[in-house]
Amino acid sequence: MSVKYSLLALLERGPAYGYQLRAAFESATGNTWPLNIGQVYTTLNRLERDELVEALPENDSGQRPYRITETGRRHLAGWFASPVQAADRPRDELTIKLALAVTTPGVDVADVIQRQRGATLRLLQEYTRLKVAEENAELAWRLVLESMIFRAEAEIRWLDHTEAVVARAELPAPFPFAVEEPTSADATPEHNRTRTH
Amino acid sequence: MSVKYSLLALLERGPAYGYQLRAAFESATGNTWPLNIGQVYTTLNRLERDELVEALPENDSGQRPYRITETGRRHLAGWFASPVQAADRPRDELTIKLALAVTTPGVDVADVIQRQRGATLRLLQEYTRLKVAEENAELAWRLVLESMIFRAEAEIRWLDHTEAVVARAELPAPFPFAVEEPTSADATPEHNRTRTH
DNA sequence: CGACACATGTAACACGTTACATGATTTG
DNA sequence: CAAATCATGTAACGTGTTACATGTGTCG
Repeated sequence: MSVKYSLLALLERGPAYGYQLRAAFESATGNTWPLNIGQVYTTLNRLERDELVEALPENDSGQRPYRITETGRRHLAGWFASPVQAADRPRDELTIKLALAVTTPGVDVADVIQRQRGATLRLLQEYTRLKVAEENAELAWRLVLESMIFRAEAEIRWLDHTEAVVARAELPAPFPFAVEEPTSADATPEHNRTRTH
Repeated sequence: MSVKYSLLALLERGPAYGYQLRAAFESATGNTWPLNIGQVYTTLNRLERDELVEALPENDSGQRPYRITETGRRHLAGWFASPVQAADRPRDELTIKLALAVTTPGVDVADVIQRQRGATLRLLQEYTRLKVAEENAELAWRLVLESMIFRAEAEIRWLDHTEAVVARAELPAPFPFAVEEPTSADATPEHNRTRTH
């Protein structure tokens, strides 16, 4: 759905052709999510079929620009007006991987967590570096970057939390009065930890 | 990829047939991500074609169980050993929506943010409620739930942050000495805010 | 008996990626 | 001129969803 509505949103600025739309999308998201040009054309075809956009006559340079229709404008407004729901979100690969890791024989969960934390930490450092470098970049791209930073931080917090939970779960419950860690106590950022493990 | 490797992981516990695999997957993820039964069968067919699983003879009850192969075991181990990279992650619909909202004419960004915060806040409350209710549930499902909580919290922090950034950006830069908010100063949880807007 | 859960499958379609084909224009 | 960029498209395939078809077993 993202690409479909993204193209509509970009066309709301004014008519544009496929190649321009890809450039505009990648510029707005700072190349975080490269957009395949083939997909742009097939999506534009579907949008035209559904009458959300209309093709304008091919111009002198052989470009085929599209214009958003009134119907398209309504669909786009609906997209902006309706929040992203839980059901809209794709399955999260990392969450599934760890959830299955704890019940798959022969898997060293601590090791899986450690590798992932390394990768995510490197990612977070790269994002942080970019944030400094791109302080005056487009607003849209800065928002995307900050979103990536918040997500990466949350992921590291979850990994740290999960590591503790799993370590505790592997001990065969010493006695019924389990030590309960206060909720979100481990939400404190503690990134600068290298973990030689 | 998630489904393919999830089925391999579940088969690593022992042979199972399609219907069982779906039940096991949904039980491990606490129905967070329902798994279409049709997809289970088509994925099993592809896995069999690629020799990552092998079909066992149909039993008396008309069930067709599958067993993971050595090749399948290697692929699965590779999945667990390699971290989820930035490039593996799908485009994030909410991030894209807000990034495009700020440059699409006629869009009230503050309104979009406010609606999304409402939806995510309700989600977070539901997850928190579940966390209390399911304290003794399967470890895998508890991990999934906590992952959802960490993500929802991060999303709300990002929405709050973005709201502030956008509000500031809409002012036509009063004078060059811009007031710089300290990084992550707004990372403080402030969920219990109803915002009549 | 009728409804429901169990169980396997197929068809059609949307969305996404990779790769290929083709041609015009620009630039070193 | 050669290579890169601009520009449009198609084919094949993987992944995911919805809907349909079909049959067995169980339970009220």
